[in-house]
Amino acid sequence: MQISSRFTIAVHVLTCIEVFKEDHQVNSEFISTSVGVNPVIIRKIFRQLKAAGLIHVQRGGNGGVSLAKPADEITLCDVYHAVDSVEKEGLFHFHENPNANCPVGRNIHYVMDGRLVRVQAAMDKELSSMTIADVIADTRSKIAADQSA
Amino acid sequence: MQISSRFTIAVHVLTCIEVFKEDHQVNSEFISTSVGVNPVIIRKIFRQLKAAGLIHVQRGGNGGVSLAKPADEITLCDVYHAVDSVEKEGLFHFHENPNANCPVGRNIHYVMDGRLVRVQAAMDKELSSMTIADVIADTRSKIAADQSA
DNA sequence: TTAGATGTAACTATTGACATTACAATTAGG
DNA sequence: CCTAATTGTAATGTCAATAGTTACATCTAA
Repeated sequence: MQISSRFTIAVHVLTCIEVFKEDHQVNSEFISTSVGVNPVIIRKIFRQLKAAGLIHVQRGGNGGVSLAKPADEITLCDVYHAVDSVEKEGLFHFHENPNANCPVGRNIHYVMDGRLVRVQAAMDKELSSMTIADVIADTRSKIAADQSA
Repeated sequence: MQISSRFTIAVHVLTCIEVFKEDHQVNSEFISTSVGVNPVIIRKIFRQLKAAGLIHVQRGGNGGVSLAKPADEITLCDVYHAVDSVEKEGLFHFHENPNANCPVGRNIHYVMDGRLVRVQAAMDKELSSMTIADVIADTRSKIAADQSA
């Protein structure tokens, strides 16, 4: 089971917003071309990033999208939680009907839950150490390196 | 997107093997009752745990299943990798068609891949710090505590 | 030989991701 | 006040993965 590509798409989206904001209007149509998916998918991700307070979205002529906070204050953890419903469900899917009449079945949840939370916390910690600003910086370096070559 | 319940089921299976091995034969029928799923699902997990070298499985009368190594040498990371195809695919699903004509689309893989590997490594490290022996010990403590109450 | 166990194929149902079309709602600018 | 452009979202379809179930082949200890 894999984590949905919505996460990498969302990072791609935020990177595009910042990198291209000087040059021209950034909207779902333009971004969908860069990402290679349907504009409706991009707009759905807009909705999720907006709900998480990461971007501003404006309708209408000359509308489009912009970051709601500085790129170095948006961590990959923020992005991950914005587009994936980790809050409600958790990263791990527990089997739902362990047998309460079995000593192991009765206690497996109690024994495992804390450990699963710790694993998820380790993942969140690593994701929190990376920001959109880092991704943008690396992208710009790579672009510059390719041009000089 | 969540990690398949095969993982928590597999931990449950390994715990049952060790906890009940003294008392009676441990087979897919018995374990399926404790876990609350179909015996065929348990046998599929047997196959994966066996392929990873974590258990021995024996057919026929008085057959059943046993650990292939000491419980304190089986980490939750081993179990996770045994039942989920993280090796081939990776934890994260990357969007597949970023636009090579866009400076961001052309470089997003290069910029993100290393970071995604680091996140997965953080998760593996945490999973590696926990063994089946730990889970069994906690289960036994909990059983004893409940009995004395 | 036989009873009991795993191995596995086949089929189904359900869920989620993702693509696509279509249209409603909104907004800047003429 | 229009109009064109843009987001918001509902509806529908396709595809893949999980998981449940039945059925039967295969193996093995006693």
